[in-house]
Amino acid sequence: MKELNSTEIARLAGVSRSTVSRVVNGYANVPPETRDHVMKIINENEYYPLLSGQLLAGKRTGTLGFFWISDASIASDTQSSSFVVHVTEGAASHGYLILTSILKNLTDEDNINWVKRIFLQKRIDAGIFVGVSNDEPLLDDLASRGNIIGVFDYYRPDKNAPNLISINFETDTGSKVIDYACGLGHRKIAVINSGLNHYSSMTRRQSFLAGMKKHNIEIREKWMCNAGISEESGYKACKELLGNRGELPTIICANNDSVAFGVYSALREEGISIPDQISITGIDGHVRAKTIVPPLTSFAFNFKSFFYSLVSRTIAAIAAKPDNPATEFLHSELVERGSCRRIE
Amino acid sequence: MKELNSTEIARLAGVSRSTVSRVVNGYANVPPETRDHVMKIINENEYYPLLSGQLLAGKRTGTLGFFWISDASIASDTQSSSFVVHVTEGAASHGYLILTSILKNLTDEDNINWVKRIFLQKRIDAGIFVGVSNDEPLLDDLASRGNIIGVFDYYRPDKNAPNLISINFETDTGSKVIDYACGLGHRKIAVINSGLNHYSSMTRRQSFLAGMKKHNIEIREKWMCNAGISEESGYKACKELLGNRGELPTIICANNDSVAFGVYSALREEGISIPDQISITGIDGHVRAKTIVPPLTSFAFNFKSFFYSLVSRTIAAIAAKPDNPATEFLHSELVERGSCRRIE
DNA sequence: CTGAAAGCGCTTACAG
DNA sequence: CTGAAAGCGCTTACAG
Repeated sequence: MKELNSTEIARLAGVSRSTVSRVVNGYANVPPETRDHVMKIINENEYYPLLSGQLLAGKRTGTLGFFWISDASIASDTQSSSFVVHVTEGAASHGYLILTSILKNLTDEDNINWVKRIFLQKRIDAGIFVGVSNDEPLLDDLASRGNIIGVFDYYRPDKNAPNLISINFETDTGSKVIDYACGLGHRKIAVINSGLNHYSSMTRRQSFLAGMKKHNIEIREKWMCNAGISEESGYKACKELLGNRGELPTIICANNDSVAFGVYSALREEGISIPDQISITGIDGHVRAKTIVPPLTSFAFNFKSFFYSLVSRTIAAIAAKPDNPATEFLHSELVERGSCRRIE
Repeated sequence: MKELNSTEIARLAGVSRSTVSRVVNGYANVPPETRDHVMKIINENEYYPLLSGQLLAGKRTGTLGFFWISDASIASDTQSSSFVVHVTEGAASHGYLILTSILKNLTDEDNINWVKRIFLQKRIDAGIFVGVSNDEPLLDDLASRGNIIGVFDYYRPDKNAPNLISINFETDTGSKVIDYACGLGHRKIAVINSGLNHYSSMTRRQSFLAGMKKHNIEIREKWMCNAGISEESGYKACKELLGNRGELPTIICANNDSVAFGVYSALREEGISIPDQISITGIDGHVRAKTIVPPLTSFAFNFKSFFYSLVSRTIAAIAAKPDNPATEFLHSELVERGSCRRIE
């Protein structure tokens, strides 16, 4: 089979390669008959311009890098798995493809080089990052070199990188959770927060504390636990919380639903019933929250629409570099289910 | 900043572009001193050859397409979400990148064109497909044009496409499940199988029936249910099974764990206890199987190692096209947990 | 061991 | 409206 390139299409259509290119790219200055004729040849032969030629001539890749940072196994968590789906589908709705990398962190030399290579080889027009801590020199470096960066959960207004676009969680979810718990009459409140240095973890910790102060809740060392963001970490933190029992809280507020699921397992093992003995709240709106028993009351975010927004804004920035950094805050919505009871 | 290309590196290093290229590609015919010197310049400047130039000169992309076909929302299913992780990590271990597409099917014209475009633009060296039915003209078409295709759950020896590489489930899982159920003394067996035309669904249906015949189990129309592969479909199928009750089976054998989870929800709603009133078996070895209550007894597959194998074999085929089609069968392993009881 | 040169397939000013 | 030509950044025979 003869190699199919623009020269061949030009020959078959009886025009020049320039004209083929104009038709392929949908430029206006081609008369309809010519366009239709060339288009017919193109379709008949299933001709697609080779990406390499287009790139070298200055076109964009139409590809976004998706960098998924997690030190744990993300294969098993639905919540973070869904992110790749949202990003991929969001990008596809703009005709963009996604080039995925999974990395333990952005600080090991190998990982840094892996990411840099992808940008510097010009494999992608922009990069989307998920799972970063709030201090990532690599992101600042990439952004300062003019790369377009979209980040989930990263807030560094001090860096003033105009082409670093982000979405962030609202910063007051923790205090909303405490409001809710107090509204149900709870005063013995335990919090399992993430000890990670994600922006959301940091703000949520402060917000939990602020909420407790506001309601004059006693803050007990032992009831302020640190976990990660995974189910296992929630399980472990809760087991520790229950270790040589002592007085028990009436409610445990988890920093996310996965952690709450871990709390469920730990409580079940200890024979503590939910919500009769201990109530539980989560944050996220995980798909499993409604099928677990009892269904988990949670402050839910609409991740899908926010990833779509992040992707859209990132793609928009490719065409027209923004001149100031932009972020957007996700707002949560309380979904009450069966994991919390009122204390009289 | 001056554009950084091989000409610039050559100038800085005082050699020709040819030599720069030789160093970049690690060719042997460069004396160590020259190599080290050029390498130093390359590293200092963080030079990476532009992909476009390399491609046009005939290099491969180092990228695999990952085509994830699902008509349901895959964002919510851990099992299939984990596939993208296995494929991405497996590819990365060979230095390959993954370009992800999520498609409802491989038959709509838009989807066909989307996939074809990716191959024909030469964005990828090979494609990995997951979630296909066992009759996909597009796959056969792509393979016949010389593209390297790796497929999960596809078995068409009749097509004899040498560059179509696959992994498949063992074909006797259904009968193993029935052996197990009968071993526990069950005779009233319901099966919820997938009605999809995936190769695994088809073989599993036959295998369930074969197992039941072997043990002389009465096959009741109402107890042979069709679902999909999702939790919701399992829930629905089980609800139907229980509709205007009649006699109940003592065990329900689900075609996968997600479907089994749906069965859990349906039984819980109907106030039927597991395993006291009805036992349940699953297939897959889903991560949630061990935390759900009661933990689900399942025939587990090691998906990770098999995806790694599929990816490895696909990548190997890029370098040296195989001369006959290759498949590999996954074998399951029974993991007994708490969802089945012995019938005396 | 090394450089000059051809060539990969496009797009896009440029000239007409 | 359209074609001839330059140019994008690499790699790789080829010649020495």
